[in-house]
Amino acid sequence: MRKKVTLKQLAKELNLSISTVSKSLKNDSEISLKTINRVHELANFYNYKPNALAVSLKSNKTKTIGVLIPEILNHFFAKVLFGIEQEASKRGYKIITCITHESYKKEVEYVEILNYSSVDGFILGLSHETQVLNKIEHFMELKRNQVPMVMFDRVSDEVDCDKVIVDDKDASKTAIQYLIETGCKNIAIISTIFDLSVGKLRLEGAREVIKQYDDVTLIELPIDNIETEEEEIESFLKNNTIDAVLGLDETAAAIAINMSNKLGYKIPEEISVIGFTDGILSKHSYPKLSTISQHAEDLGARAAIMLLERLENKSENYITKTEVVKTSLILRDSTR
Amino acid sequence: MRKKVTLKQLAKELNLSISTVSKSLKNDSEISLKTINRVHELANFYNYKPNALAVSLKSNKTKTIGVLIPEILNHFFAKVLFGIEQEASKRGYKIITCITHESYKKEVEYVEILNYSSVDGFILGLSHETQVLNKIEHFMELKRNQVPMVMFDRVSDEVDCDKVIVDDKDASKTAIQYLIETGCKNIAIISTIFDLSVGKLRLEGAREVIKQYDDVTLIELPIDNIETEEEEIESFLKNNTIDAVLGLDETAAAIAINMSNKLGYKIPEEISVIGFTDGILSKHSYPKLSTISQHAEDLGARAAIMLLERLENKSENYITKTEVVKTSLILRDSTR
DNA sequence: ATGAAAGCGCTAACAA
DNA sequence: TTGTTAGCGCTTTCAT
Repeated sequence: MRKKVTLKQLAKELNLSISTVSKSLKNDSEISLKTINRVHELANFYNYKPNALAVSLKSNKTKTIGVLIPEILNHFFAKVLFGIEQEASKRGYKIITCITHESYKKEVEYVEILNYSSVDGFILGLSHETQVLNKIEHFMELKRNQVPMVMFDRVSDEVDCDKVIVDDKDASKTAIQYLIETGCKNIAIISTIFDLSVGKLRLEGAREVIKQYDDVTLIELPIDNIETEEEEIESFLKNNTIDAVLGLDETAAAIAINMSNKLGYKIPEEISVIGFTDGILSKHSYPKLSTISQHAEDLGARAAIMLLERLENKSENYITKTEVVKTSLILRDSTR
Repeated sequence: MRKKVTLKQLAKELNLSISTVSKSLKNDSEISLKTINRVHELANFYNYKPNALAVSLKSNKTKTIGVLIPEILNHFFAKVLFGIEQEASKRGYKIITCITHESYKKEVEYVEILNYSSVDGFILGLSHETQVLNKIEHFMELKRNQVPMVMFDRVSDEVDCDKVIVDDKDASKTAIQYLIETGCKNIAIISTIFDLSVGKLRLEGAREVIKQYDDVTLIELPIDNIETEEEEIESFLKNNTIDAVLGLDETAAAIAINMSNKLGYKIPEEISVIGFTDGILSKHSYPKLSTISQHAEDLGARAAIMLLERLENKSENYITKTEVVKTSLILRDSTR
């Protein structure tokens, strides 16, 4: 690799000391205007850029944040990542992206690697496995080292840190409420994530609403194996009389629509369907899926803002906060 | 942030010199076993990890690669990113992810920021805008600085660097051929990317095959405005007698299916549909979409391998190479 | 107005 | 076998 220009070289060529050059580039008032101009001129000529590594080493800041994402092929997380990236780059930060692929082990590894000075802080959603095992020692360690961190969506109550979450319980309440108001009485709730914090909350919300209605029933269909999801949903739809489906993730809802089509059930006349995550599947299903939007991009952006604010105003006794992103029910064609 | 343990502190506590400690940690043969053990013990006790920044500054290697992705909400790119990340992390590299959002300006910015020592090399797909404007000076600059880089999918012929591409022309030939063999005579080709290298190649391939058949026609529908894509495709389907659609991106194909459903055209009996990118939409459309898989994850992995090999065996006169990833036609339910 | 020097944390050639 | 020293590129304090 061709050597990059350094202060040293500029100094030599200008017959100045390194420190004078450094100050000149910052337009330090103690340097004469003439010198400042000379320095800038040569620096421009060589297209000088300070070595980021050296600056970081010196300042103990990297202007980089570590992002731990459970899964990139999931549209929700992709959108969050997008939101984070947008906001971070707007403020001059880079992001190092690590995909934990829902694995506890990878998560621990990444935290360790990044924590050694590659990164000023973390934004992360817990991996599925971490949440199920509830092993959070690696985050406690970050906490002890006072590394700024923001958890989003998949959070742990046991780690006291900044968080951005979605009002999941409210969201499913709204959805169920809507289904009931439009005349549905036998509602199925399908999920691959009943064991995640967010899944539990959504289920809770649904149950709470149903309890208020004597004539409405809730049937729960947990999917353990993604591989057979489609078959399970198909046979479920065939063997149960239901008039509504709430899918706790986008895929479950999309499959419900497709299988209804396959079985000849009319949507939304015979079965209403609502999903979570306003992703690409919702927009391109037929009929178009009514869905709970978690405003993933916004969520990501807010997580980034939260972290950056913290990074830029370091205080000793920081008090942790949790922001809640309001969801909205987007009505399209899969509901009455 | 709590101070991290440094060699200096270990040295002090052990009454050794910094260099002895450094060597001990590397199990250098010139250090006595006894000392080595003492050092390791204390290092473990403090959970010592070398400061990555300092190591990088010294070694001029960051073990980090910069990835420029045009668009993260596109499933193809998400999969490529996933492939890159997997492979990189397997080999102990981190990735800094930059989403150019199809913008030339952002692309230039990112290249500049990353090039100043944050990154050992680049993996990138050109942004839409860059490809249309054909402004590649920023990459020529990298090239001049001999920064290792691998372009994938959206590449520029004018930059001499490693590349991983897809056999786009062949892919659409295969698709068209299949449609013809299954009896289709009036084939529509729909695309939002006719102005991209890959789009052009796919179109070319289609035309070449069609030319061989007197009784088969090709109708081209370019979509300029994503916003109105659905309406355009719907009215196109209504106003043209066609019996097959090749969508050059996944969305176009998915929309074609949905609009056919809407208009009451039977798939695949009346209209066959083939898409590109074996993404989430293809698996969850109804009927399921037959599609060209570009093996995006594999593509990403190969790009990563290519870059890492180059990074780890630096040679003076490196000869650039281009790998082609073979596509495959995955037949599902939208074709006869 | 300019420069010398120390130091961020680490490595490695050289000395002892 | 262990230690001294210089240096990666930069910032900053303290001379001059």
